[in-house]
Amino acid sequence: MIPVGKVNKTMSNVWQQEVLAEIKPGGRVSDGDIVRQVRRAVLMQRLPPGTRLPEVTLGEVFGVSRSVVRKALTRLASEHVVDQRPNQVARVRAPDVDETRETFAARRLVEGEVAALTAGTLDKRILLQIEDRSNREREAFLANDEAARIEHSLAIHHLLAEHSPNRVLGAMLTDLILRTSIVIALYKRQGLASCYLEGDHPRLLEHLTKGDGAGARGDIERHLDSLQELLDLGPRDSSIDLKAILGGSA
Amino acid sequence: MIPVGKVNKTMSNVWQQEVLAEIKPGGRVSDGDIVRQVRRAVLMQRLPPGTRLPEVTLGEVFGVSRSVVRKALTRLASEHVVDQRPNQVARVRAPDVDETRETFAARRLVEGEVAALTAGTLDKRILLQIEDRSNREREAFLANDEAARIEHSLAIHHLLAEHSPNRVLGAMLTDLILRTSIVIALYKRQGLASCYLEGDHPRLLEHLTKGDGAGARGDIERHLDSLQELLDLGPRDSSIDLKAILGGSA
DNA sequence: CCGGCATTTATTGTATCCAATTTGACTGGT
DNA sequence: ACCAGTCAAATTGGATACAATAAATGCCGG
Repeated sequence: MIPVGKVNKTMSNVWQQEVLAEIKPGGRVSDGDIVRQVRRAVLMQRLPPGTRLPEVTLGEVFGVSRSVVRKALTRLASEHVVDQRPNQVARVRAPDVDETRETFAARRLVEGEVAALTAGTLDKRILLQIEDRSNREREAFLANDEAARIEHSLAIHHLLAEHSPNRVLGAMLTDLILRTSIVIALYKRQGLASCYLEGDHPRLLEHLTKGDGAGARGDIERHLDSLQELLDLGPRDSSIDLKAILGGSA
Repeated sequence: MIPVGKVNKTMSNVWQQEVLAEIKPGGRVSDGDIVRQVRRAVLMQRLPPGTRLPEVTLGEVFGVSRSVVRKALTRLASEHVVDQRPNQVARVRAPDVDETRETFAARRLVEGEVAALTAGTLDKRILLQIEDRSNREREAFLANDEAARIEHSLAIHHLLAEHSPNRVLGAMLTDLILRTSIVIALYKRQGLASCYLEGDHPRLLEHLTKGDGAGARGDIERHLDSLQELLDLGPRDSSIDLKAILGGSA
């Protein structure tokens, strides 16, 4: 029997493994630091979905009191990284498959538009940064350095979001990149070494450089479609699933 | 001379005018209540952009301590309703014209997609609610009841967001509706009695009912374009403006 | 009259205390 | 074994006190 419904990591042991590097040499830790660290840890799957995040524990880890932690948790909740329910411990959020599909659809729409808008507007410096990341992504893939590969891939999309002429859409894209990254980590097919899609990013870069908005949009949409197909999102409709299971035993 | 740069309302007098109706008969006030009240007050322009929102003052108004207010302000900041900077009083946010255009463009994209996705999926109950709001919107317009008109108009778009099959896009739309409402209040052309666009909502309703996604998307896009044209967003490029002004005196 | 400087006030940042709630474990009965 | 009820521990919710910072005021010399 596989306990799939209830996730209930004990946590404490995880903390001791320095999941959250509280390196903060100079000044003291602010709520923003906690937000960044937790976000990163969730992204890197060092804090799996469902993980309990008690305020006191976080406070001890970062050497601050609950006040600061509480603000950080509120912000993380608004970023959809943690789930904060009244009178309950905050937990790392675990989006279900439906939300995963919807998140991908949203990102396809937004990032496609951003790419189309951005094409031809980036100055050389940014384009070089993207090219650099793209190269290093490929190298990391060949070297089997998954963490580095993810980091470079994320950086590319992040650059797009950051330099979108429409900053409102850019901010929305930043949020969506984070959320898709989380669900990719969650639902990546077992035994799949990596989610590297050869050539996608270089192709995008070319269209961005040439100012081909429609082409860039297409690149993004195909890229995200391919990415989503690497996930194991189970059956189309969860309600049918439920019916089938209950129907047998009734 | 018009002092357009610095906004610095004194506030205190405004509070006394019961800007925020702290009617809360039964239970005590939660941070969510404060969020709703402030959001509404901003929307209704009872709290103009730039208004200072000191934590203690809000606490007194709502009869709670700063802890609760703080959480509310953090949430309002994440909704882009207030501006929260370190060691400074929170203020009602005042988006500039550029952000206004970008917000409209973002909403056009997102709400268009939501309308297209939603068309044909709404059950009769929801469609009737939309029809009802549409009728009452028109009545309120004829009766010159601006507050009611806005309320009904908002409700229509809100229903769309709430019942979007894609809940991620729906939530994003909710945010964008709020933000556009704020900037509409801010930049509405002087001497314009209302932003009522006859026939737009009934037409949308028809396409939603018939399941014409492309039609619904078009309705939304045209509706938002018309709305934006009712605003006074000044010249296209602010940097050119600056140059012209400085050039004369140099 | 004005501009800089010190002081005072207003306001936020953080820690801590106590109450309220939830969670989990233990016990006793069936 | 199993279930319910009860109690203890863990945890959040809210208020308050104090420190740190920014804003406002007033003073004084030019």
